[in-house]
Amino acid sequence: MTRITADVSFLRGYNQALVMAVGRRVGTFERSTVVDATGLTPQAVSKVIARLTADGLIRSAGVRRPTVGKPAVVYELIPESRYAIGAHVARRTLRLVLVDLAGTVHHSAVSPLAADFTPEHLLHALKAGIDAITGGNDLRGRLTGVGLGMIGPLDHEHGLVRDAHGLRHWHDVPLREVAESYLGLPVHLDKDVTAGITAEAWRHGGAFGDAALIMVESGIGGGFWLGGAAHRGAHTNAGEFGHTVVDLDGPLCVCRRHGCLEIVHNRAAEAGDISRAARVLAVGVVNLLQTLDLAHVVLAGADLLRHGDTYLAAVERAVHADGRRGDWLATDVSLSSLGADAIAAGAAMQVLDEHYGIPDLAPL
Amino acid sequence: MTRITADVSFLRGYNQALVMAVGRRVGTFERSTVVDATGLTPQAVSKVIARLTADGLIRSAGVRRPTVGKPAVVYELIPESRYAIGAHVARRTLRLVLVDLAGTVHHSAVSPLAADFTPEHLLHALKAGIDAITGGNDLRGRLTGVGLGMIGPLDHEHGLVRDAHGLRHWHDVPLREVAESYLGLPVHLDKDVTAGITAEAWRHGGAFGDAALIMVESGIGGGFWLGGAAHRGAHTNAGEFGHTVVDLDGPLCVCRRHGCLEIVHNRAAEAGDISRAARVLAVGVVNLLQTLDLAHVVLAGADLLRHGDTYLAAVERAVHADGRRGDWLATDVSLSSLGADAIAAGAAMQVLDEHYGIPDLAPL
DNA sequence: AGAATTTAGCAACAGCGTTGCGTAATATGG
DNA sequence: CCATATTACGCAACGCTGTTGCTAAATTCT
Repeated sequence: MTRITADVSFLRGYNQALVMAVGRRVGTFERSTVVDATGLTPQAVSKVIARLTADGLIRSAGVRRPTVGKPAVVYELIPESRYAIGAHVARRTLRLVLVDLAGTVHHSAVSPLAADFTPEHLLHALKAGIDAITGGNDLRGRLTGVGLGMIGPLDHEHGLVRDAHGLRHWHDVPLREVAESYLGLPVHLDKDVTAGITAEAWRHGGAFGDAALIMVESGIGGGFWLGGAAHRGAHTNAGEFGHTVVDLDGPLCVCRRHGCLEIVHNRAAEAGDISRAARVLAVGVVNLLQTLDLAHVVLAGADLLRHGDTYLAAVERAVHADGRRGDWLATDVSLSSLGADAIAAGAAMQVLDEHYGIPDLAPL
Repeated sequence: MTRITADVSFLRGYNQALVMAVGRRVGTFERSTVVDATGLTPQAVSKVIARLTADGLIRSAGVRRPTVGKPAVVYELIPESRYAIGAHVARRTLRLVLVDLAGTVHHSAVSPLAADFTPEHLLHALKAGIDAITGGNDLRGRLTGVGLGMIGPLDHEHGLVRDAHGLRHWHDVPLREVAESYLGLPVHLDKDVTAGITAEAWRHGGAFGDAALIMVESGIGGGFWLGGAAHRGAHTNAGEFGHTVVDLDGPLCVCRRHGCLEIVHNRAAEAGDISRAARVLAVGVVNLLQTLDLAHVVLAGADLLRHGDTYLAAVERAVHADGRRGDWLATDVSLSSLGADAIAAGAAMQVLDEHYGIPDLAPL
């Protein structure tokens, strides 16, 4: 949630979100934990904790007995106090997950989508899937909304699918609005890769440095987390990482340029040379590091995870070996901790993040 | 200036900075201008204006007579109320500028630096240059500080020069601290390219979308403005844009990879084929757009500006022609509006930005 | 001259984090 | 067993923010 002006209600939301982030990150915490992590005064933390307790978002979980003195009350997030549903809308499948406030995935289900499915098809499938998930659980008042992670291009700000790659029937569809009225729940629409990186950041609960999620799944894309927030770019079109040229005289790509990372990678992969494909991707990842100086690189996507170890090894090798990188330039590389659920789970967490994440102040 | 927790003093600084940004952007403004731009209530704007007037940062400049009703008081920034000095520390030259609160460059001077100059040499040159600039003007109490824009790698957070490329005597030099005590002024240390993009953003006074500054000057680097703030990366090492591979089988670069943008570009330039060099750079710029989706691309650097029109044409052509970019994907390309002063002026504006810019809330 | 319109600001207010200080709960030492 | 030191916690007063309600001022139009 972004806004321009700052008033006292912003203070409240912001500092509450700080405490929630601490809770998400450490499991259990006490007043002094929050004081140390945030710099708030103890009294201020007490007030915030009182509000969060009243809202049913955190609860006390016993006491800690120090060596001397009055025991400290230990608190914890109540994971089951809020949920969100996340959807990963791919070209042929719809994956739905139920995620709780702590970022834990409770249900995960995949259903097929017809080739060239229409917006109506998608809405029906969403409705059916959500009913199936929520039917067994009583989530009255605790379901925050639905997040959709989808192929671009789209317009995040207006909730509009502009022209999804490889899908007919998807030109300038106001999907957020339509889905909200059809499902009766708040809907958040974003690119799949952006949802994916949000999952990693949300679960870390703040203190997550600049990061990228690299996704290989019938195409290569990147999602970015920069300066404590998702980076979507000026037109929600950031992340077309597969269409960066790495071979000036390479083969012609569908994007009309020569030697894009995606086509060079795919040629190698189609020839069965996964090792070379991974090395090509690794060149692209190091390019990203040189440009953006990231603290984390997360690898994801069905096509990549099928050979996860090969890709991970190639990228780690390139990151640590190339480019005279001193030991002060640490970057950790990992496979997505959520595996195939990463995108859908991230979409759900974006909804939670809107309500319980650290609010942004929109640039003027 | 970054901080973690938000209190009422943050509100004050933040909303004051919003008003200052409006003033910097539009020249003259009145209360309703700010109300429309920020969403603050008229009464809140009045209070902010009263504080800024008391601080001597803005003044009234007559009235505007509407068609009917009481005339509105017109305000304007007082450019001469605050100044900052900016320095562009290059391998062989030191450029110093004096910049006012509105971002106007008042003095500009270049002095040579000895090959392999030491930190002491630089401090002496800085001191002498600053004295020369401030000697003629009485800036008592109005000089905010000194900004240094410099070659990396360096550590912005700690004000440390790690290992400046191509300079001996510059390993782990705590330049900010040393310069502050030697000059008796607050010092801000940052990479040259980051300073450069800050200049563009500051002069626009907020409402400046995601942008990059591409600098070609004995090397190729990039400075980034993302989400309303400079992007420095996890270790202040973002912007090594010249060392992204664009030709997998290209010549070996000093960074030990093959076919970096910088070496491919430089080979063409050294062969006298500026047109090809520009086209190579343009490929890199489009790579950036695909990755980050920028609203502005600014071209700068002595080597580039020497053939500014050629580069501008090549980049514009590539940006608008390549990659099926629909008309909704607008990106404007321009040469640096400050020319050779861009880096030094930007370094000065970073100092002003720390005091009068929109404050950041540091990620937890 | 009087009505309508627009701008400006005073005064009271709610809500935020902060500060000062008193109180509760525990371990330790005599 | 009891006094003391130590740690945790919260009430109450405070300063400050932007907001709200209302009044006053300055101008044009009728």
